[in-house]
Amino acid sequence: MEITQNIKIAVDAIVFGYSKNELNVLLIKQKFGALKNKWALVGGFVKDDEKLQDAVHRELLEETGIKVNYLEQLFTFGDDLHRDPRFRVISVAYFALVNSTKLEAKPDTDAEEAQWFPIHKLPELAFDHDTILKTAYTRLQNKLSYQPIGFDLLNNEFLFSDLENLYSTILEKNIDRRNFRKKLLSFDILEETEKFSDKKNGRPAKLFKFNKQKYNKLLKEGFYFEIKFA
Amino acid sequence: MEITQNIKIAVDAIVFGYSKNELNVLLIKQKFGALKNKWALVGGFVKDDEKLQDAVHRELLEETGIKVNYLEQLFTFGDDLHRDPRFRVISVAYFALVNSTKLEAKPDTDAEEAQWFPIHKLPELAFDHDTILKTAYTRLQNKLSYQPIGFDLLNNEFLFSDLENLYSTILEKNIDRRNFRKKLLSFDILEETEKFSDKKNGRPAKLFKFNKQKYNKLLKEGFYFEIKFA
DNA sequence: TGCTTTATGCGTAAGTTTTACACAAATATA
DNA sequence: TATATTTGTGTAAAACTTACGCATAAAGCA
Repeated sequence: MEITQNIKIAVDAIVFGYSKNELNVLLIKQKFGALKNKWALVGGFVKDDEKLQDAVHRELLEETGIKVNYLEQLFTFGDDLHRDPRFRVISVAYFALVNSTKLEAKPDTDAEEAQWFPIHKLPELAFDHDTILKTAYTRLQNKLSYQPIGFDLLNNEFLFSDLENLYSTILEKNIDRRNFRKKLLSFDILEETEKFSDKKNGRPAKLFKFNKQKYNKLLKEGFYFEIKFA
Repeated sequence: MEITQNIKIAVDAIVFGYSKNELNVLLIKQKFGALKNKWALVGGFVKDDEKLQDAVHRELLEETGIKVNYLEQLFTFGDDLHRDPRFRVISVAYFALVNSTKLEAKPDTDAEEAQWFPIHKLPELAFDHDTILKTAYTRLQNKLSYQPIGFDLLNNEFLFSDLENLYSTILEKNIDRRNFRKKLLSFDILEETEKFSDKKNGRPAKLFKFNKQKYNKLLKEGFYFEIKFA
């Protein structure tokens, strides 16, 4: 049986970063083709002997110099039959989170055209990337409530108020500060450090750490992370 | 920029059916190639102008004559670089549920080699299909608790005991019959019919229906389906 | 120094949901 | 008519969630 198929496989990464109470998305400006100067997700074609995740890491490194904290497959988009005039492209989209400190860092490659955009102030996007992004944002919102991935968007050590703001920003909901803290502490996956915030105003706050090892251990014992809001 | 890529795109379907308190998976016997006579998931290569879901429906119809009740994209498997000796294959796996009545029906095409296997009595599988299947089973288990997809595995009208058995079989857990019924009824997405079971033993049981319209309406109002067990 | 402002840290009562458990009702069959 | 079998319903205790209020620790300023 002969197989003639003229489809190319690409990967795209939706990279989220969180900084100053805003959720941001990493985009790059297209340098070639009909869509020159439009913004797009980081991505590119997969090499014949390259695993899908490796392709994502490579593209991220090549185009933006960024190393992500968390990466998972999101969805495969393949129904836009004319995304590229040369051939059909099927794109395996990945969902990534980076630590907020990396937000400030300039990309270290030739891509000074990589830029962070607040999720609610996006430019017009190339291809079907707005659809992909919407899917990714929904996934982030859902995942936040049953997996402790918020920590991958924060510094290693963070304030409770940071975490709380992250949740209320991304979920677009108000949260009761006291119940939120109580709930998270009850999971017993956070660790107090000896350090304090150095903000000007108010009572200094303790810095906390996420204990991933402990979380993984608890998972095996049937523990179930879940945060819901009214 | 020239793109040379020698990868083919396939779709695979993991079709689940439920009958007589057993969860079954639909497999077909390979007729050609090195893996002749091994069992595999239903699937095949995507046509250049064919949407991914359409490819799945086509393959299912061609190879088994089955029309599914529920279909969703599961995951894209692309890291087995040598699944096919001719070229690399990336497979977009879909997750499907069929109504139990269809379990008895013979495939109406040339594929008398399609067969249902109980999930816990699977034959050796071709390619990486055992990995795919495991992923699918986990997805089914998870999804059962936050989306009312169990109904897609049952007849249009079903007994509460059927539903309860389905949950306890698939989740491999014991369920308190009374609390289960109470919980499900509290959602107000089931409808009593006037009909009763025709079993020989015991008190006749009412047949129920899932009211999908009502469920969809409730969803829009912020309703959240969830069934958990101790 | 002490008053005000700001944000953190903790406690508790009321409301809601989950869990555990037992008995009556409806049928078939001996 | 008694027995076996499965369905249908109720209720109290426990666990969890929600909605709040107040004391504490710093900084700024009069």
